[in-house]
Amino acid sequence: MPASPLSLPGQAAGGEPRLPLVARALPDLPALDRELDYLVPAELADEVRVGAVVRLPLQGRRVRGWVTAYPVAPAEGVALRPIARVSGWGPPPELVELASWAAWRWAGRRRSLLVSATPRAVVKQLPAPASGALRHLAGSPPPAGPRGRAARALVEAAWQSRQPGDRPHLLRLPPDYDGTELVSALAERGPVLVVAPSEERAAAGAAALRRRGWAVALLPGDWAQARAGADVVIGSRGAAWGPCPGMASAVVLDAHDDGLVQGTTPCWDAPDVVAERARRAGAACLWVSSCPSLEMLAARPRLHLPSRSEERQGWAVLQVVDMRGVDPRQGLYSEALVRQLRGGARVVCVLNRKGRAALLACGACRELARCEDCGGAVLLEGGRLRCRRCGATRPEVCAACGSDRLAVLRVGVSGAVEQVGALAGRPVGEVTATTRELPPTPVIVGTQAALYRERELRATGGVDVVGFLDFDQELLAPSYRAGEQALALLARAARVVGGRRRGGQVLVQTRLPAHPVLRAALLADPAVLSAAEEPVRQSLRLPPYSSVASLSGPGAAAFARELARASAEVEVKGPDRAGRFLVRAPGPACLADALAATRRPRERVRVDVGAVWS
DNA sequence: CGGACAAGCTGA
DNA sequence: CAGCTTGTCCGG
Repeated sequence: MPASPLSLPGQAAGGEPRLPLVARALPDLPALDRELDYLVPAELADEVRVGAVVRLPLQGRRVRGWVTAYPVAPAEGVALRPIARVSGWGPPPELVELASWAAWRWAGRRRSLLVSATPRAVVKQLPAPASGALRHLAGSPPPAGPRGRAARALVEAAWQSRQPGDRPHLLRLPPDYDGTELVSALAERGPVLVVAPSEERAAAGAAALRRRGWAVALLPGDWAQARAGADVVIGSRGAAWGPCPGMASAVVLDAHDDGLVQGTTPCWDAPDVVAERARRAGAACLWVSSCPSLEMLAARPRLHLPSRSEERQGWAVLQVVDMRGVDPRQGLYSEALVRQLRGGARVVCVLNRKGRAALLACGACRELARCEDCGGAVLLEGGRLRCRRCGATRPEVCAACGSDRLAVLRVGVSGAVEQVGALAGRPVGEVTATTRELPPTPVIVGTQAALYRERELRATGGVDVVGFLDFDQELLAPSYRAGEQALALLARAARVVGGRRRGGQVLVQTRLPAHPVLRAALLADPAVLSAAEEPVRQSLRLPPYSSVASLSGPGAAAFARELARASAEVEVKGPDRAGRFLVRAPGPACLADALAATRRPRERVRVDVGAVWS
């Protein structure tokens, strides 16, 4: 940090008369995306630094903010007020800069990015840096199993081939790879930043790495330790913005996982943030994925592959049940599935539809049950009909004829629990995203949320079989990423059952048994899917052959019009049924430039760069 | 975000 | 026309 104001450009040499010390700061206000200049009182001069969290006087009150530049030549013609106080430590300068880049890249404001890079509670003082110098006290690490050896070998290869200013390295490891061994191999080479796809995975990883003797800072809780220095800084998506002094490498685990994309604007994604961050820091960036997306491959990463047999061993045995040959009266339950349900295996059934019934028709007049307000399909939940689109609820009666005899055309998770219970003759538990405690039952029926409860599933006896009751719903989902997401679901299932090595089985019920997603999973080769998807994306000019953003909110139409007028390179479509507009540009930089250059209307616009839209 | 200030609505 | 609500502006 520059200690003297004498280096200021435009300041009189000789130091007389002394000019006031001025810092530029960004107030932490959602609607104010503007830096303001403040005087730095002499007693705060040593504490103020870029990234520091400060209290700023603003229109008679005090608000939180961040120092973004210091010292600066003061803006002219404004009466500057002094910074009230320095609250504590905040993001290091390189993350303040990265926030500016990300605000451009995802067409959002810096504030939310800086919030991600700031500790939850005020940090007044930093602890001493921690390192695993005492690692020998932990005893010798367990010998690496085959999963660990494969991970180590690829880390080795990536590390050997790294170059300054490198592209990311993509390690294609099978779903059951050993993350602890992989991160350990990196930590031996200097501080490593780890982004895990969920908090659960981050916490489990932190615990395992600590047992190996590494000094681990688990975010967001251990922010101060991370800022001070540690061997491993680990956390979920937000860790992409975690401090990691001296970072030698940065790794994103399960880089294909949807949980790595921020849901609120700016909708940044951890793999891209980490890649840019590592590039700027001269550190190695490693994306680890069992099923890399075409978008990841389009970044032209250095690819590191395990042997074919290694990769095969890490995927589960896949049983594809062709539902075209199944009597429709059997509904969602093939004989193969029923055999598993009645056997002694622990089974998790996945059905991505909530409620008791996801599609109903009137038993009397045959009319489809729809929402009276918006016309959307309604599902049966808690004894009432609820619209999935607008959320309106009404009693379980036909809107057309008033009959209360509604027939279930398509069952949801709660309905499937009843049916599976009857078929299995064993206790069945239900798991959705809102389920608190995992039922310890031998059979579980749930949405895909059930597959994210890895640790609890293992603690309650592990899982032998994952069965997808209606996989066509995944394969035919109305999104260009449906195929990749479906394969990611199979990878997650493979992880839960532990892969071939542990005898893990995944059963898929489908009417599309030859779909490339299923061929890829059968062969344990994600490239099979990439090869099938590529020509489709190319001919339809979908990502990665273009970059897209969606515009929504009251100002979307005005902004869309302005964009179309101002830029010849971007193409604007819409509105769709939900009133959103789609913006398409040849590449991410072109898209970001066009969005940044176009004046926003007065009304609110939500810009979702990288939005998945059919 | 939240205070300041202006414009619009209501009631005696 | 005071007294209140609602909307728009703007910040160092």
